[in-house]
Amino acid sequence: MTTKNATIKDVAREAKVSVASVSRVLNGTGGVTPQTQKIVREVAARLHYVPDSAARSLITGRTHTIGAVLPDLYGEFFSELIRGIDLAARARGLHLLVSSSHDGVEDAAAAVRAMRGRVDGMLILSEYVDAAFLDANLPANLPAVLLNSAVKSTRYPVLNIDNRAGASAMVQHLVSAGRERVAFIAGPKTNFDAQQRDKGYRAAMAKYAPDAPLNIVAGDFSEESGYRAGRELLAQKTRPDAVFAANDMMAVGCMLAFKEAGVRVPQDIALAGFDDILIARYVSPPLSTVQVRIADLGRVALERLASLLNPEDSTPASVQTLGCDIVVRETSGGSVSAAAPRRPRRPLPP
Amino acid sequence: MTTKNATIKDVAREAKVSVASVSRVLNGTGGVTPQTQKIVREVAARLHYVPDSAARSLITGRTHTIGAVLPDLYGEFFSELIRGIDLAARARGLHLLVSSSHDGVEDAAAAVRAMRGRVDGMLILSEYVDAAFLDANLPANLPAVLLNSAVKSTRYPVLNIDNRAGASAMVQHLVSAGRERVAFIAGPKTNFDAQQRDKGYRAAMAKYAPDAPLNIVAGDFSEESGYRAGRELLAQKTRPDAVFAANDMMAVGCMLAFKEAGVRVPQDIALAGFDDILIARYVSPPLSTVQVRIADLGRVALERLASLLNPEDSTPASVQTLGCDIVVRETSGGSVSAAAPRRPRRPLPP
DNA sequence: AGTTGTCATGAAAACGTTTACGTTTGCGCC
DNA sequence: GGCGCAAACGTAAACGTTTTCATGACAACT
Repeated sequence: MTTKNATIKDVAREAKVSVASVSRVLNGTGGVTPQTQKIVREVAARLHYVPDSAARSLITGRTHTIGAVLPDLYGEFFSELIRGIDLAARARGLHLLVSSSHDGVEDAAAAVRAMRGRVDGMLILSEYVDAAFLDANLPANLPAVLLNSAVKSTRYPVLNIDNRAGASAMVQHLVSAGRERVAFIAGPKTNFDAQQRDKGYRAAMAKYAPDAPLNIVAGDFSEESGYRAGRELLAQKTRPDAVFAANDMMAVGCMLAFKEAGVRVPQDIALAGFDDILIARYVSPPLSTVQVRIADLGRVALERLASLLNPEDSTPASVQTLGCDIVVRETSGGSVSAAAPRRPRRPLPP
Repeated sequence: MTTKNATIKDVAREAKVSVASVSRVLNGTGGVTPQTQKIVREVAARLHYVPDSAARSLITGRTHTIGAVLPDLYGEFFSELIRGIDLAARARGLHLLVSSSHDGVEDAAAAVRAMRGRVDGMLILSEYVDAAFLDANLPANLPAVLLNSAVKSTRYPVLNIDNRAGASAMVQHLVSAGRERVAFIAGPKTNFDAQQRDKGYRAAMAKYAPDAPLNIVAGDFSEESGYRAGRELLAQKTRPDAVFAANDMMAVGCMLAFKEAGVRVPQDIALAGFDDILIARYVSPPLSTVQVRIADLGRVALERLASLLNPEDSTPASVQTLGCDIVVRETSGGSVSAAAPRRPRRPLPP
C-alpha cells in the first residue's frame, strides 16, 4: 500500500495506453478493444485505482451528490425522512449531504449557500423558505424540491403531506363512530402542517357534521399545550364528545388531563391524534391517529429531484401531495379493527 | 442573474487584478493592500462569486467534508446521533456526508469505498467493521473514528458508550432500593452493546449482591422478546424481585407480561430498562432506565475526528468511553427523585 | 489500385482553483 | 543617485479528470 493514491496516469503508464483510453474503459464509453479493456481493468484493480471525484466533478460539472437541508428536527420524523431519502439516493448512486439543525432564516440561508457547488440538486424542508429566499440563495440553475412548503413556485416542485385529507378522514371516522361534537386542538399558527390540518377539520365538519358547532382550542404541538387544551375543553358548558388533536403529543397531553379529571376515553370522550408517533401505540388506551408515511415522503422527494437532474425529463414543476392513512386504535371509540394498517417497526437500536 | 456562474477569472478581470490576488484576499492569506482587498470583495459580491469547491479540493486535497457511515438505524438513536454530529461539524465549518441504511458487510464496504476522495475523514458505526474490514476498505491515509465498536486498533480511535458502567449503576440502584434477586433480560448475543451491558450486570451482581443467584434470560432487543422473557421469569420457582432489561423496548414488553399476570410493578417486581427512549416516560408506571447521551456521542466523535484532521495534533489512537446516567422513575421502586435528570425533549415535529 | 469510411487510439485542451516563483514598485539609507 | 529590501502583485504550473480532435490502421467498396 503506497502512501500516495494512484492516478489515471499511473494506470495508463502501467497499462501502456493513454489516459484517454483508461478513462474510456472505466466510464464505459465505447470505442476500445476488448483486450485493452481487460488490461486496463486489471491494472486499475492492481493499483487500487479510484477516480478522484474532485477532478471528475471539476470537468463534468456534476457531483453525484444531492443536498438535504432540514430544520432542527427531532426524533422519528427526522430519522424516517433521512432514511427514505438515503435509501432512494443509494438506489440511484447518489450521495447525500445533509445539513440539519438550524433555526432562523439566516442559518438556513447559510446552509443552502454552503452547499453551492457541492451538490447537483437540493431537497429543502424549512419553514423559512419562500420565493424570495430561494431567489436570493439558490443558484439559478440548481434543481431543488421543496418539502412541506406553502410556496407555489413555477420553478421548483413542491411535495406535501396531505394533511387536509388526513384530518378530514379522521373527522369522518369520528363522526361515523357516532360522535357529533368534535373539538379540535390546533397547532402553531405559523406551521404549515398545522394550518392544513385545521382546514381539513373545518372542511370535514362542514361536510359530515354540519349541525355541530366548530370547536377549536389553541395548542402549539407540545404535550403541555395538549394538557391545557384538555382542561379547557372539560370546562366548556357543553363538552365535546370527541377531541381531535393536531398532533399526537398534544393528544397524549390531553389524555392526561382527561385521566386526571376522571373522564374516560373513549367512553366519555373519544380522542385522536396525528402523526402516529411510536408512543401512540403505548399510551393506554392506545391512540387512534393519522399515519404519515414519512419515509415515503423522502423517497418520493428524492425521486422527483433525480428526475429533475436529467435534462431530457422536463416534467413541469408542480405541487404534489402524499396521502396518509388513519389508523384506528382504541381512543376513537370506533370498532377496533384488528387489521388496522400498521407500519412495521423494527426494534430500536441498541 | 447570468446563467453561468462567475469564476475567479471573472472577478479578477472586473477588479483589474490577477486571479492570484483574488484568491489571496478571499482566503485571507496576507500580502494584499487594503484598497485592493476592498475592490475585490466588492466585485466578488456583485458577481455573486462562490469558489468552486471541486476545483478547490482538487488542488488542496481537502474537501472539508466528513463522512458518516451508519447501519440501518431507526428512530431516536439515529436522529440524535446525526444531530450531535451535524451540530459539531457545523461549528467547525465541516460538511456532513451520510450513508445509512445498509445491512450486510458488502453493503457497508461499498458505502465506505464510495466515500473515498469525497471526505477528509470518516465516522463509522457498524457491527461489521473489524481490523480486516478497515484495512481492505479504508484508504491508508484517511483518518477515521469508530463508534461503539469492539475493535482495538492502534490506527483508529474508538469511542464507546460505557454500557458496563451504566448497567452496573442500575443494578446497584436496584439493590440499594432493597432488591436482591435481580434478573437480567439479555440482548442479541452478537451485539456489542448487549455484551457490555451483560458484563456490567454480572460485575455489579458480584459486587453488590454476591449472595443472589445470576438470573439471565435471553432476548433480542425486541418488545416481543421482552414479553416472552417476562413470562419466563414469572414461571420460575423463585421469582426475581427485580428485572433489568438490556433495553427499554424489552422492558416495555416485560411490563406487559407482568400486567397480564396481575403482577404489580414495582411493588411485586421492580423493573428497569436501558436507553431512555421517549416511550419510557409514557408507559405506566414510567420506566426507570439508563440514559445514553447519544447526541454527545456524535459530538465527541466528530471532535475527535476533527482533531485528527490537524496533523500537528497527534494524540494517539485510543479507546474512549462515554458515561451514562441512570434516571429513576417509578418502576424501580426506589425513591422517586423529583429532580431526576431529564434530557430536555422538544415537541416532535410536526 | 485508389478512394472512402470506420474504428481504436493518442495528444492536448479544458475545468477553476491554489501557490511557488518571479517581477515590479516604493522607500529608506548610505 | 544608486543600492538594497520588502511588500504587493502577476505569471504560470499544478491538481486529475473528461472530451474533442487529429492520426493512423485497416477493411471495404468502386
